[in-house]
Amino acid sequence: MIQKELLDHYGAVEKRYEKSDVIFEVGTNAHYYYQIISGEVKMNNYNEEGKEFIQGFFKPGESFGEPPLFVNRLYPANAIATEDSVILAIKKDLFKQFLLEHPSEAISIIENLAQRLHYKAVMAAEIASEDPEHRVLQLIDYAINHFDLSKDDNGYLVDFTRQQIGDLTGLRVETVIRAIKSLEKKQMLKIINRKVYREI
Amino acid sequence: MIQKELLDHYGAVEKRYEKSDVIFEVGTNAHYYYQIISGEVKMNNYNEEGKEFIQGFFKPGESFGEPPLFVNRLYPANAIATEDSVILAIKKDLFKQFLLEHPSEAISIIENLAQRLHYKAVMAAEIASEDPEHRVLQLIDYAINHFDLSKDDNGYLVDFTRQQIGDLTGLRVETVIRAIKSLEKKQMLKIINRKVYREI
DNA sequence: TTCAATTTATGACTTGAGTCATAAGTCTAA
DNA sequence: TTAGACTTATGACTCAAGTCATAAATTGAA
Repeated sequence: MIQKELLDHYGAVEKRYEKSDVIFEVGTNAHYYYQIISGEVKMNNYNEEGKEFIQGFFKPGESFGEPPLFVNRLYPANAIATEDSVILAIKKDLFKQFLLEHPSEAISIIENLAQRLHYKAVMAAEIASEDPEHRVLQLIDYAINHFDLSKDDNGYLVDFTRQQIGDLTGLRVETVIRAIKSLEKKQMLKIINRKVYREI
Repeated sequence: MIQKELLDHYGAVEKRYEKSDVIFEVGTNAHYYYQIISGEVKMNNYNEEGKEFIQGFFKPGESFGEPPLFVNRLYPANAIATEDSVILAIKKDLFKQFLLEHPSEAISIIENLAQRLHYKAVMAAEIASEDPEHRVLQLIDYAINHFDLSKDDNGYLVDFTRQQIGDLTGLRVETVIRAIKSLEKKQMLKIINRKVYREI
Protein backbone atom coordinates (compact mmCIF):
# COMPACT_ATOMS: atom_id res chain seq x y z
CA MET A 1 0.00 0.00 0.00
CA ILE A 2 1.17 3.49 -0.86
CA GLN A 3 0.27 6.40 1.45
CA LYS A 4 -2.66 8.36 0.10
CA GLU A 5 -0.97 11.67 0.97
CA LEU A 6 1.90 10.84 -1.39
CA LEU A 7 -0.44 10.01 -4.24
CA ASP A 8 -2.56 13.12 -3.76
CA HIS A 9 0.13 15.25 -5.41
CA TYR A 10 -0.14 13.17 -8.56
CA GLY A 11 -3.77 13.80 -9.35
CA ALA A 12 -5.20 10.96 -7.29
CA VAL A 13 -8.99 11.00 -7.33
CA GLU A 14 -11.42 9.08 -5.17
CA LYS A 15 -13.83 7.12 -7.30
CA ARG A 16 -17.02 5.72 -5.84
CA TYR A 17 -18.48 2.43 -7.02
CA GLU A 18 -21.68 0.76 -5.95
CA LYS A 19 -21.91 -2.94 -5.30
CA SER A 20 -21.54 -4.90 -8.58
CA ASP A 21 -20.28 -1.90 -10.56
CA VAL A 22 -17.64 -2.78 -13.13
CA ILE A 23 -14.30 -1.00 -12.62
CA PHE A 24 -12.64 -2.37 -15.74
CA GLU A 25 -13.28 -5.15 -18.20
CA VAL A 26 -11.21 -7.98 -19.61
CA GLY A 27 -9.57 -7.11 -22.92
CA THR A 28 -9.42 -3.36 -22.37
CA ASN A 29 -6.44 -1.06 -21.88
CA ALA A 30 -5.21 0.04 -18.46
CA HIS A 31 -5.42 3.75 -17.71
CA TYR A 32 -5.21 3.92 -13.91
CA TYR A 33 -3.42 2.64 -10.85
CA TYR A 34 -6.13 1.56 -8.39
CA GLN A 35 -5.84 1.37 -4.61
CA ILE A 36 -8.81 0.50 -2.42
CA ILE A 37 -9.76 2.93 0.34
CA SER A 38 -12.91 1.13 1.46
CA GLY A 39 -15.05 -1.70 0.17
CA GLU A 40 -14.01 -4.83 -1.71
CA VAL A 41 -13.16 -5.72 -5.30
CA LYS A 42 -13.01 -9.03 -7.08
CA MET A 43 -11.24 -9.82 -10.32
CA ASN A 44 -12.87 -12.48 -12.43
CA ASN A 45 -13.42 -14.09 -15.82
CA TYR A 46 -16.46 -15.64 -17.42
CA ASN A 47 -16.16 -18.38 -19.98
CA GLU A 48 -18.46 -18.83 -22.97
CA GLU A 49 -21.03 -20.71 -20.87
CA GLY A 50 -21.05 -18.01 -18.22
CA LYS A 51 -19.02 -19.99 -15.66
CA GLU A 52 -17.13 -17.61 -13.39
CA PHE A 53 -13.50 -17.91 -12.34
CA ILE A 54 -12.41 -15.61 -9.50
CA GLN A 55 -8.81 -14.43 -9.83
CA GLY A 56 -8.89 -12.92 -6.38
CA PHE A 57 -10.47 -10.57 -3.87
CA PHE A 58 -8.92 -7.23 -2.96
CA LYS A 59 -9.47 -5.37 0.30
CA PRO A 60 -8.83 -1.87 1.70
CA GLY A 61 -5.19 -0.84 1.36
CA GLU A 62 -4.60 -3.20 -1.56
CA SER A 63 -3.96 -2.24 -5.15
CA PHE A 64 -5.02 -4.22 -8.20
CA GLY A 65 -4.77 -4.24 -11.96
CA GLU A 66 -1.12 -3.08 -12.13
CA PRO A 67 0.39 -5.58 -14.60
CA PRO A 68 -0.91 -3.87 -17.79
CA LEU A 69 0.46 -0.56 -16.49
CA PHE A 70 3.98 -1.97 -16.80
CA VAL A 71 3.76 -4.32 -19.76
CA ASN A 72 1.96 -3.68 -23.00
CA ARG A 73 -1.00 -6.01 -22.43
CA LEU A 74 -4.74 -5.83 -22.03
CA TYR A 75 -6.52 -6.61 -18.78
CA PRO A 76 -6.71 -10.41 -18.41
CA ALA A 77 -9.86 -10.19 -16.25
CA ASN A 78 -12.69 -7.94 -15.06
CA ALA A 79 -12.65 -5.93 -11.84
CA ILE A 80 -15.98 -5.65 -10.05
CA ALA A 81 -16.91 -3.96 -6.77
CA THR A 82 -18.45 -6.59 -4.47
CA GLU A 83 -19.47 -3.89 -1.98
CA ASP A 84 -19.99 -0.14 -2.21
CA SER A 85 -16.38 0.99 -2.50
CA VAL A 86 -14.17 4.06 -2.58
CA ILE A 87 -11.09 3.59 -4.73
CA LEU A 88 -8.13 5.84 -5.28
CA ALA A 89 -7.30 6.16 -8.98
CA ILE A 90 -4.14 7.71 -10.44
CA LYS A 91 -3.65 8.15 -14.16
CA LYS A 92 -1.11 5.73 -15.61
CA ASP A 93 1.43 8.38 -16.69
CA LEU A 94 1.25 10.29 -13.45
CA PHE A 95 1.61 7.08 -11.48
CA LYS A 96 4.73 6.14 -13.42
CA GLN A 97 6.10 9.61 -12.78
CA PHE A 98 5.29 9.17 -9.09
CA LEU A 99 7.31 5.94 -9.02
CA LEU A 100 10.27 7.60 -10.69
CA GLU A 101 10.21 10.40 -8.12
CA HIS A 102 9.54 8.07 -5.17
CA PRO A 103 11.69 5.06 -5.96
CA SER A 104 11.33 3.54 -2.51
CA GLU A 105 7.62 3.07 -3.20
CA ALA A 106 8.48 0.71 -6.03
CA ILE A 107 9.32 -1.87 -3.37
CA SER A 108 5.72 -1.67 -2.23
CA ILE A 109 4.55 -2.53 -5.73
CA ILE A 110 7.07 -5.35 -5.99
CA GLU A 111 5.89 -6.85 -2.69
CA ASN A 112 2.31 -6.67 -3.85
CA LEU A 113 3.00 -8.36 -7.18
CA ALA A 114 5.22 -10.95 -5.49
CA GLN A 115 2.43 -11.88 -3.11
CA ARG A 116 -0.11 -12.29 -5.89
CA LEU A 117 2.29 -14.24 -8.09
CA HIS A 118 2.90 -16.65 -5.22
CA TYR A 119 -0.83 -17.20 -4.77
CA LYS A 120 -1.30 -17.80 -8.48
CA ALA A 121 1.60 -20.24 -8.69
CA VAL A 122 0.17 -22.28 -5.81
CA MET A 123 -3.39 -22.28 -7.14
CA ALA A 124 -2.43 -22.96 -10.76
CA ALA A 125 -0.56 -26.14 -9.79
CA GLU A 126 -3.48 -27.07 -7.57
CA ILE A 127 -6.18 -26.55 -10.19
CA ALA A 128 -4.15 -28.27 -12.90
CA SER A 129 -3.30 -31.42 -10.96
CA GLU A 130 -5.27 -32.02 -7.79
CA ASP A 131 -8.66 -33.53 -6.96
CA PRO A 132 -11.54 -31.48 -5.53
CA GLU A 133 -10.89 -32.23 -1.85
CA HIS A 134 -7.24 -31.31 -2.15
CA ARG A 135 -8.07 -28.09 -3.99
CA VAL A 136 -10.66 -26.98 -1.48
CA LEU A 137 -8.38 -27.70 1.47
CA GLN A 138 -5.43 -25.97 -0.17
CA LEU A 139 -7.50 -22.85 -0.80
CA ILE A 140 -8.73 -22.83 2.79
CA ASP A 141 -5.24 -23.31 4.22
CA TYR A 142 -3.84 -20.65 1.93
CA ALA A 143 -6.53 -18.25 3.10
CA ILE A 144 -5.78 -19.05 6.75
CA ASN A 145 -2.05 -18.54 6.32
CA HIS A 146 -2.04 -15.52 4.06
CA PHE A 147 -5.38 -13.75 4.23
CA ASP A 148 -7.14 -12.40 7.30
CA LEU A 149 -9.41 -15.17 8.56
CA SER A 150 -10.88 -14.81 12.04
CA LYS A 151 -10.25 -17.54 14.61
CA ASP A 152 -12.54 -18.61 17.43
CA ASP A 153 -13.07 -21.68 19.65
CA ASN A 154 -14.07 -23.79 16.66
CA GLY A 155 -10.94 -22.89 14.66
CA TYR A 156 -10.57 -20.59 11.70
CA LEU A 157 -13.85 -19.53 10.13
CA VAL A 158 -13.86 -19.94 6.37
CA ASP A 159 -15.90 -16.96 5.24
CA PHE A 160 -16.32 -17.97 1.62
CA THR A 161 -19.57 -19.36 0.26
CA ARG A 162 -19.39 -22.79 -1.38
CA GLN A 163 -19.99 -21.02 -4.69
CA GLN A 164 -17.03 -18.69 -4.14
CA ILE A 165 -14.77 -21.62 -3.26
CA GLY A 166 -15.88 -23.23 -6.50
CA ASP A 167 -15.19 -20.09 -8.50
CA LEU A 168 -11.74 -19.78 -6.92
CA THR A 169 -10.81 -23.42 -7.56
CA GLY A 170 -12.54 -24.16 -10.86
CA LEU A 171 -15.12 -26.50 -9.32
CA ARG A 172 -18.92 -26.62 -9.38
CA VAL A 173 -20.88 -25.73 -6.25
CA GLU A 174 -22.19 -29.24 -5.86
CA THR A 175 -18.69 -30.63 -6.08
CA VAL A 176 -17.48 -28.19 -3.42
CA ILE A 177 -20.40 -29.06 -1.15
CA ARG A 178 -19.61 -32.76 -1.52
CA ALA A 179 -15.88 -32.22 -1.00
CA ILE A 180 -16.50 -30.24 2.18
CA LYS A 181 -18.87 -32.91 3.51
CA SER A 182 -16.29 -35.58 2.79
CA LEU A 183 -13.53 -33.55 4.44
CA GLU A 184 -15.76 -33.16 7.48
CA LYS A 185 -16.21 -36.93 7.65
CA LYS A 186 -12.41 -37.27 7.54
CA GLN A 187 -12.24 -34.71 10.36
CA MET A 188 -10.20 -32.27 8.29
CA LEU A 189 -12.94 -29.62 8.64
CA LYS A 190 -15.86 -28.86 10.91
CA ILE A 191 -19.29 -27.72 9.74
CA ILE A 192 -21.20 -25.85 12.43
CA ASN A 193 -24.62 -24.69 11.30
CA ARG A 194 -23.50 -24.54 7.68
CA LYS A 195 -20.35 -22.56 8.45
CA VAL A 196 -17.00 -24.18 7.74
CA TYR A 197 -14.19 -24.19 10.30
CA ARG A 198 -10.64 -25.42 10.04
CA GLU A 199 -8.23 -26.11 12.87
CA ILE A 200 -4.56 -26.32 11.96
CA MET B 1 16.87 -7.98 -17.11
CA ILE B 2 19.47 -6.18 -15.01
CA GLN B 3 22.91 -5.48 -16.50
CA LYS B 4 25.47 -7.99 -15.28
CA GLU B 5 28.05 -5.24 -14.72
CA LEU B 6 25.79 -3.56 -12.17
CA LEU B 7 25.25 -6.77 -10.25
CA ASP B 8 28.92 -7.68 -10.22
CA HIS B 9 29.57 -5.12 -7.48
CA TYR B 10 27.10 -6.89 -5.22
CA GLY B 11 28.80 -10.25 -5.05
CA ALA B 12 27.14 -11.75 -8.12
CA VAL B 13 28.52 -15.21 -8.86
CA GLU B 14 28.09 -17.33 -11.97
CA LYS B 15 26.71 -20.71 -11.09
CA ARG B 16 26.89 -23.58 -13.53
CA TYR B 17 24.17 -26.21 -13.74
CA GLU B 18 24.03 -29.28 -15.90
CA LYS B 19 20.87 -30.35 -17.68
CA SER B 20 18.28 -31.55 -15.13
CA ASP B 21 20.13 -30.13 -12.11
CA VAL B 22 17.84 -28.76 -9.43
CA ILE B 23 18.37 -25.05 -8.66
CA PHE B 24 15.89 -24.86 -5.82
CA GLU B 25 13.06 -26.98 -4.50
CA VAL B 26 9.44 -26.31 -3.60
CA GLY B 27 8.94 -25.56 0.09
CA THR B 28 12.43 -24.19 0.73
CA ASN B 29 13.56 -20.67 1.59
CA ALA B 30 14.86 -18.22 -1.01
CA HIS B 31 18.47 -17.13 -0.63
CA TYR B 32 19.34 -15.75 -4.08
CA TYR B 33 18.19 -13.58 -6.92
CA TYR B 34 18.70 -15.62 -10.11
CA GLN B 35 19.21 -14.29 -13.62
CA ILE B 36 19.96 -16.57 -16.55
CA ILE B 37 23.09 -15.92 -18.60
CA SER B 38 22.80 -18.96 -20.85
CA GLY B 39 20.72 -22.11 -20.95
CA GLU B 40 17.11 -22.62 -19.91
CA VAL B 41 15.24 -23.17 -16.66
CA LYS B 42 11.78 -24.51 -15.95
CA MET B 43 9.76 -24.10 -12.79
CA ASN B 44 7.46 -26.98 -11.98
CA ASN B 45 5.49 -28.94 -9.42
CA TYR B 46 4.83 -32.64 -9.03
CA ASN B 47 1.68 -33.90 -7.40
CA GLU B 48 1.47 -37.03 -5.24
CA GLU B 49 1.10 -39.30 -8.30
CA GLY B 50 4.12 -37.72 -9.98
CA LYS B 51 2.13 -35.69 -12.51
CA GLU B 52 4.09 -32.61 -13.52
CA PHE B 53 2.77 -29.07 -13.82
CA ILE B 54 5.08 -26.58 -15.54
CA GLN B 55 4.78 -23.06 -14.12
CA GLY B 56 6.93 -21.67 -16.90
CA PHE B 57 10.16 -21.69 -18.86
CA PHE B 58 12.85 -19.05 -18.39
CA LYS B 59 15.42 -18.04 -20.97
CA PRO B 60 18.68 -16.03 -21.09
CA GLY B 61 18.25 -12.54 -19.69
CA GLU B 62 15.26 -13.54 -17.57
CA SER B 63 15.16 -13.77 -13.81
CA PHE B 64 13.08 -16.22 -11.78
CA GLY B 65 12.19 -17.10 -8.22
CA GLU B 66 11.90 -13.52 -6.96
CA PRO B 67 8.57 -13.57 -5.09
CA PRO B 68 9.91 -15.23 -1.90
CA LEU B 69 12.71 -12.64 -1.81
CA PHE B 70 10.11 -9.94 -1.22
CA VAL B 71 7.41 -11.68 0.79
CA ASN B 72 7.95 -14.11 3.62
CA ARG B 73 7.00 -17.29 1.76
CA LEU B 74 8.58 -20.54 0.64
CA TYR B 75 9.20 -21.40 -2.99
CA PRO B 76 5.88 -22.56 -4.50
CA ALA B 77 7.67 -24.72 -7.10
CA ASN B 78 10.97 -26.30 -8.13
CA ALA B 79 13.47 -24.72 -10.52
CA ILE B 80 15.29 -27.15 -12.81
CA ALA B 81 17.84 -26.53 -15.55
CA THR B 82 16.50 -27.99 -18.80
CA GLU B 83 19.85 -27.40 -20.53
CA ASP B 84 23.39 -26.88 -19.31
CA SER B 85 23.08 -23.35 -17.92
CA VAL B 86 25.04 -20.50 -16.47
CA ILE B 87 23.08 -18.47 -13.96
CA LEU B 88 23.97 -15.29 -12.14
CA ALA B 89 23.17 -15.55 -8.43
CA ILE B 90 23.15 -12.66 -5.95
CA LYS B 91 22.60 -13.18 -2.23
CA LYS B 92 19.18 -11.98 -1.09
CA ASP B 93 20.45 -9.26 1.25
CA LEU B 94 22.95 -7.91 -1.24
CA PHE B 95 20.31 -7.90 -3.96
CA LYS B 96 17.94 -5.91 -1.80
CA GLN B 97 20.75 -3.48 -1.05
CA PHE B 98 21.41 -3.25 -4.78
CA LEU B 99 17.76 -2.33 -5.40
CA LEU B 100 17.86 0.37 -2.72
CA GLU B 101 20.98 1.87 -4.27
CA HIS B 102 19.73 1.47 -7.87
CA PRO B 103 16.06 2.35 -7.58
CA SER B 104 15.55 2.60 -11.33
CA GLU B 105 16.29 -1.13 -11.60
CA ALA B 106 13.23 -1.85 -9.48
CA ILE B 107 11.15 -1.04 -12.55
CA SER B 108 12.86 -3.91 -14.31
CA ILE B 109 11.74 -6.27 -11.55
CA ILE B 110 8.23 -4.87 -11.62
CA GLU B 111 7.97 -5.38 -15.37
CA ASN B 112 9.16 -8.94 -15.02
CA LEU B 113 6.68 -9.78 -12.27
CA ALA B 114 3.89 -8.01 -14.14
CA GLN B 115 4.54 -10.10 -17.23
CA ARG B 116 4.47 -13.36 -15.30
CA LEU B 117 1.38 -12.38 -13.34
CA HIS B 118 -0.41 -11.65 -16.59
CA TYR B 119 0.49 -15.07 -17.97
CA LYS B 120 -0.67 -16.80 -14.80
CA ALA B 121 -3.97 -14.91 -14.72
CA VAL B 122 -4.70 -15.93 -18.30
CA MET B 123 -3.72 -19.57 -17.82
CA ALA B 124 -5.44 -19.97 -14.45
CA ALA B 125 -8.80 -18.89 -15.90
CA GLU B 126 -8.13 -21.14 -18.85
CA ILE B 127 -7.25 -24.25 -16.85
CA ALA B 128 -10.11 -23.69 -14.41
CA SER B 129 -12.87 -23.25 -16.97
CA GLU B 130 -12.04 -24.26 -20.52
CA ASP B 131 -12.03 -27.53 -22.45
CA PRO B 132 -8.83 -29.14 -23.80
CA GLU B 133 -8.97 -27.66 -27.30
CA HIS B 134 -9.50 -24.16 -25.97
CA ARG B 135 -6.66 -24.54 -23.47
CA VAL B 136 -4.20 -25.84 -26.04
CA LEU B 137 -5.05 -23.09 -28.51
CA GLN B 138 -4.88 -20.39 -25.84
CA LEU B 139 -1.42 -21.58 -24.77
CA ILE B 140 -0.21 -21.61 -28.36
CA ASP B 141 -1.60 -18.15 -29.10
CA TYR B 142 -0.15 -16.79 -25.88
CA ALA B 143 3.23 -18.20 -26.83
CA ILE B 144 3.01 -16.67 -30.29
CA ASN B 145 2.05 -13.25 -28.96
CA HIS B 146 4.32 -13.05 -25.94
CA PHE B 147 7.16 -15.54 -26.28
CA ASP B 148 9.65 -15.82 -29.10
CA LEU B 149 8.21 -18.29 -31.59
CA SER B 150 9.79 -18.48 -35.03
CA LYS B 151 7.64 -17.93 -38.11
CA ASP B 152 8.07 -19.48 -41.54
CA ASP B 153 5.95 -20.16 -44.65
CA ASN B 154 3.74 -22.57 -42.71
CA GLY B 155 3.02 -20.10 -39.90
CA TYR B 156 4.37 -19.97 -36.36
CA LEU B 157 6.16 -23.12 -35.29
CA VAL B 158 5.00 -24.37 -31.90
CA ASP B 159 8.19 -25.72 -30.41
CA PHE B 160 6.68 -27.48 -27.42
CA THR B 161 6.27 -31.24 -27.28
CA ARG B 162 2.73 -32.54 -26.73
CA GLN B 163 3.86 -33.57 -23.25
CA GLN B 164 5.05 -30.04 -22.44
CA ILE B 165 1.76 -28.57 -23.65
CA GLY B 166 0.01 -31.01 -21.36
CA ASP B 167 2.19 -30.09 -18.40
CA LEU B 168 1.59 -26.38 -19.06
CA THR B 169 -2.19 -26.76 -19.34
CA GLY B 170 -2.94 -29.54 -16.86
CA LEU B 171 -3.82 -32.08 -19.53
CA ARG B 172 -2.60 -35.60 -20.34
CA VAL B 173 -0.42 -36.19 -23.41
CA GLU B 174 -3.08 -38.29 -25.10
CA THR B 175 -5.63 -35.56 -24.56
CA VAL B 176 -3.28 -32.96 -26.06
CA ILE B 177 -2.55 -35.19 -29.05
CA ARG B 178 -6.29 -35.64 -29.65
CA ALA B 179 -7.00 -31.94 -29.17
CA ILE B 180 -4.31 -30.98 -31.67
CA LYS B 181 -5.63 -33.52 -34.21
CA SER B 182 -9.12 -32.14 -33.79
CA LEU B 183 -7.90 -28.55 -34.13
CA GLU B 184 -6.12 -29.56 -37.31
CA LYS B 185 -9.35 -31.00 -38.68
CA LYS B 186 -11.02 -27.66 -37.89
CA GLN B 187 -8.16 -25.93 -39.71
CA MET B 188 -7.10 -24.01 -36.62
CA LEU B 189 -3.66 -25.65 -36.72
CA LYS B 190 -1.45 -27.40 -39.23
CA ILE B 191 0.57 -30.54 -38.53
CA ILE B 192 3.51 -30.94 -40.88
CA ASN B 193 5.56 -34.05 -40.19
CA ARG B 194 4.55 -34.07 -36.56
CA LYS B 195 5.38 -30.41 -36.01
CA VAL B 196 2.56 -28.04 -35.12
CA TYR B 197 2.09 -24.71 -36.93
CA ARG B 198 -0.36 -21.92 -36.31
CA GLU B 199 -1.26 -19.08 -38.65
CA ILE B 200 -2.93 -16.08 -37.07
C1' DT C 1 -42.91 -8.15 7.26
C1' DT C 2 -42.70 -10.47 3.32
C1' DC C 3 -41.19 -12.36 -0.84
C1' DA C 4 -37.51 -13.24 -4.00
C1' DA C 5 -32.85 -14.49 -4.39
C1' DT C 6 -29.15 -16.97 -2.57
C1' DT C 7 -27.06 -20.74 -0.20
C1' DT C 8 -26.69 -25.37 1.25
C1' DA C 9 -28.06 -29.92 0.31
C1' DT C 10 -28.97 -34.54 -1.97
C1' DG C 11 -29.97 -38.10 -5.49
C1' DA C 12 -29.79 -39.92 -10.26
C1' DC C 13 -27.71 -39.78 -14.53
C1' DT C 14 -24.27 -38.45 -18.23
C1' DT C 15 -20.11 -37.67 -20.32
C1' DG C 16 -15.59 -36.45 -21.57
C1' DA C 17 -10.96 -36.59 -19.97
C1' DG C 18 -8.16 -39.97 -17.91
C1' DT C 19 -6.25 -44.57 -18.03
C1' DC C 20 -4.18 -48.47 -20.07
C1' DA C 21 -2.29 -51.05 -23.75
C1' DT C 22 0.15 -51.12 -27.82
C1' DA C 23 3.06 -49.54 -31.60
C1' DA C 24 5.73 -46.94 -34.95
C1' DG C 25 8.74 -43.08 -35.70
C1' DT C 26 12.51 -40.16 -33.91
C1' DC C 27 16.28 -38.66 -31.16
C1' DT C 28 20.54 -39.13 -28.69
C1' DA C 29 24.31 -40.64 -26.01
C1' DA C 30 27.46 -44.38 -25.48
C1' DT D 1 26.02 -47.73 -35.06
C1' DT D 2 22.97 -49.06 -32.11
C1' DA D 3 20.03 -49.55 -28.06
C1' DG D 4 17.17 -47.20 -25.05
C1' DA D 5 14.44 -43.26 -24.20
C1' DC D 6 11.25 -40.16 -25.87
C1' DT D 7 7.52 -38.61 -28.83
C1' DT D 8 3.49 -39.12 -31.49
C1' DA D 9 -0.35 -41.96 -32.32
C1' DT D 10 -4.77 -44.77 -31.75
C1' DG D 11 -8.43 -47.72 -29.72
C1' DA D 12 -11.14 -49.47 -25.79
C1' DC D 13 -12.65 -48.81 -21.32
C1' DT D 14 -13.49 -46.42 -16.72
C1' DC D 15 -15.01 -43.28 -13.51
C1' DA D 16 -15.22 -38.94 -11.17
C1' DA D 17 -16.80 -34.47 -11.78
C1' DG D 18 -20.38 -32.25 -14.11
C1' DT D 19 -25.31 -31.83 -15.02
C1' DC D 20 -30.02 -31.63 -13.86
C1' DA D 21 -33.81 -31.68 -10.80
C1' DT D 22 -35.61 -30.69 -6.54
C1' DA D 23 -36.05 -28.71 -1.91
C1' DA D 24 -35.26 -26.61 2.64
C1' DA D 25 -32.93 -22.97 5.14
C1' DT D 26 -31.22 -18.42 5.18
C1' DT D 27 -30.57 -13.75 3.74
C1' DG D 28 -31.72 -9.31 2.42
C1' DA D 29 -34.08 -5.74 0.00
C1' DA D 30 -38.50 -3.56 -0.82
